Amino acid sequence: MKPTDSELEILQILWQQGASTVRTVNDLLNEQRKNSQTAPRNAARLKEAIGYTTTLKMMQIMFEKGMVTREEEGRTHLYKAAVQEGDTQSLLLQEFVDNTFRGNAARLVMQALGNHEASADELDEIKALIAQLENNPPKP
Amino acid sequence: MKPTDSELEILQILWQQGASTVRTVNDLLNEQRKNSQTAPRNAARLKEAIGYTTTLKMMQIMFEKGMVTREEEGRTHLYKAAVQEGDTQSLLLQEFVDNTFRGNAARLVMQALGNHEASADELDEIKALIAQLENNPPKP
DNA sequence: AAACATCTACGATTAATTTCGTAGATGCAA
DNA sequence: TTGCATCTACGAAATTAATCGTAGATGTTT
Repeated sequence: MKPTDSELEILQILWQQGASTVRTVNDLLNEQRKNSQTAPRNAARLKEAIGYTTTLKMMQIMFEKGMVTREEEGRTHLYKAAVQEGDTQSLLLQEFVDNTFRGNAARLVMQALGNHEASADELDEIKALIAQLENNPPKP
Repeated sequence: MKPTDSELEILQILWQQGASTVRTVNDLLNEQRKNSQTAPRNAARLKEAIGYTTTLKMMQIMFEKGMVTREEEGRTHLYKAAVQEGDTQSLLLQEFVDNTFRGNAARLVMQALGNHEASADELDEIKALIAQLENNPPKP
């Protein structure tokens, strides 16, 4: 299922950290907000720390949706992502290409390469993928 | 400014059609919804046509935000996009890469190339861009 | 001119998402 | 054992986005 923006923020942490308590997630979330220039959503709210029960509630909702699993660990719960990062990225990417680039993935790629730094190694990887696609075009 | 999903849908129409009345935009919006498989947002709502005053209201809001301009054309208004398609795409792409790919544009490119069809011509274009980036890396 | 269609303006409703306060349970420290 | 810290659960407020209904103005048709 498609995560909301807040849910995605939490999933990112779970993907990076592996199983985590609400406390850990909440701490990291606030850590991020302090540092990041590009506000997640609302620049005005950058200063405000997010409340513990807010994160708790979010994670409970995600649990109900089956987006995360959890297991009792003493008095607390240990949460894990129940969806894979790559799958979620594909899902969101599909939508994003459709909505923002009218389905034109090639234009998105051009724009992404143009706007963002990419190391020589990354460019090599991309070239390799293209070469492979040219030899072995995706089947219908 | 960052458009919402609905605003983006309207902007897409204005970018494609040029100056348009609310009526035109509303008609095209509903045309799209009937045809498109991939629901914009809510699959359940695909059948329901969007009301005229809904589109009107959206476009009035966009006008207040300065996202579109308009001029009287007889009894009605002719609306134009006040933001460029490429600029909006960059803006949204930046956010999307950050939120969904943790800023890793190369991975987004790989995923996009892997999941979506790209013609031989498009692949050539992309290769050309990469070659250019390699010779002429973006300045700091 | 009467009936009807179509526009804009705008308040209000609905819906989705995010945030938080409070209560009750449990652990820990003085 | 009393008091403080920390958890979960859960209802509900706050925020943001999207939708619509109604009113009033102005054309159009018959």
